Amino acid sequence: MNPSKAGASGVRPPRRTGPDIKAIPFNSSTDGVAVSLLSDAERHQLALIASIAHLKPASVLYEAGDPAEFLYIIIHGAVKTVRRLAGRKRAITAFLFPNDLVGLAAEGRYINTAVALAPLTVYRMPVAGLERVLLRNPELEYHFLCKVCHELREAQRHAISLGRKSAAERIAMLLHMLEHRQPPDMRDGEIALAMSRSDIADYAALSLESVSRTFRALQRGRIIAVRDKRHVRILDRARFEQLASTP
Amino acid sequence: MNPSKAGASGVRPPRRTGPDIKAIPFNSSTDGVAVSLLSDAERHQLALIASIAHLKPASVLYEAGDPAEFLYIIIHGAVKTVRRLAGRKRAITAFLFPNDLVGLAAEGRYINTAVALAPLTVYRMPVAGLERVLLRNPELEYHFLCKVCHELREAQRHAISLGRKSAAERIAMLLHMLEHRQPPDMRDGEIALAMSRSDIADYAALSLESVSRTFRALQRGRIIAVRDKRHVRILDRARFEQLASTP
DNA sequence: CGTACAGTTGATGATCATCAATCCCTGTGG
DNA sequence: CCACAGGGATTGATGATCATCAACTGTACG
Repeated sequence: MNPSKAGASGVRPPRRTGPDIKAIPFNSSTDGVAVSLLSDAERHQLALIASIAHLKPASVLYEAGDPAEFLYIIIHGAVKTVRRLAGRKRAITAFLFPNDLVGLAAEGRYINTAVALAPLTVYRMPVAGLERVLLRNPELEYHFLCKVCHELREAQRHAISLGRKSAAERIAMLLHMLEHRQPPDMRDGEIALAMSRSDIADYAALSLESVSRTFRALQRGRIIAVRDKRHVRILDRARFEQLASTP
Repeated sequence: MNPSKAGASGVRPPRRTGPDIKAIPFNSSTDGVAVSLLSDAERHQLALIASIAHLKPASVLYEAGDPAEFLYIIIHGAVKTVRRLAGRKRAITAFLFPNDLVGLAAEGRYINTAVALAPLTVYRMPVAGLERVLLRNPELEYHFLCKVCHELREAQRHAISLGRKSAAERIAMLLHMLEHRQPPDMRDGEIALAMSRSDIADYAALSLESVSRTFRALQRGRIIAVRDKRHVRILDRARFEQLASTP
């Protein structure tokens, strides 16, 4: 029970945002939009043990090494999961968005630190209760399984990106992911960046300076336009997609 | 029951190799040894739909893009999962060992190609039947969930390795993983490499040449001894662990 | 109006990829 | 038995990419 600064206010289910996917085992759509949305019945089950918490940007959901007492589902906002490396280096293993699962543990402890990137609303579920609920609701558990599979694929994509792609390609892939995962408050086709350049560097395994230079290079190539440090627009869709293409 | 080419020789459970872990939600041990081993009852449930297949080294379990009809659990042997990248480059997303799950799909299709590295024995489960079984056996499903969580953490570790570690550290981390995951037929503390240098290169996101040079450098530093291309021994445990340390 | 922090830009160097030549091992056929 | 072919692996030389160090700019905030 890590109260932190965010008050866990009552139990109120989030609004329904889309249809379920059930038929295809361990499946998920590529962009994660329609993944792991819960049925009303499933939400009701979770509501029995979950509370809703609101957190301010930069607040910490949990710290690496803490006993893993809660699992979170993002309702609104964005989260980064950070790991400290040797010599004050940091790695961001994932950016997470609405409907994503946060707080997977190993040996009862969190393996990284989760930090809110924006005003955040989450379901907060004690793991002990969650295990009981899952074991009584195989379909709900199946949704969790699908969700974790999706995060696994995302992590593999990330690994390929870091290992085999150039700086420009990594940045393009990140922008591509953000474009597809962030809720459409990007009017006019603009991509809103919830994170700092430094966070981008830690995610893409680049130096801060390289991120900066890469953004500039993409601008000079007329591939993107950077209106403001937090707002990017795609100018040359074809070349952008080619850079961001996963294969 | 899908006989297929590999003789589905009746339903015969693999020998028990360790105790289950149940109490800790979404948990797994670090080295994966005691992860996702099934109880007799659970194995019995899986046996209703699974067949056992034997495959020769270098044979293909499935190809990327194929409809995902089966999920596999490795009983004996090792598997690599390969993805083709642009320009005849390849990436190996994972090496998988006994008790690992192979064949997670996206949108009903496999996203990479799975190839046997050694004589291989697998459980082979049609996904349609598997979904039914899982929905009726929440505890079994929970084991699958834990297993996928473990693979997720492994993928994240891999991503950090590729993004932030030197060639020597990547190789050391791979050797470290092999040492902990491969069954103890490495007598005398030797690590048996089931894969070629080329596979190591594709896993570590290095060139073939860099892998070679890195092995040599580790030898010259008296950190490892390479008896044969497939057998390595740790000479300086302290420095080895330091290189391989995850942080 | 300065202090602080995030970001940009430039110069230099380390790491690793690439190209190319050679070696080693295994199997094959004379 | 030997020679040879072919793939895997090694070694060396050169170059590209990106990290690092350092200086500087902008912007928010006291």
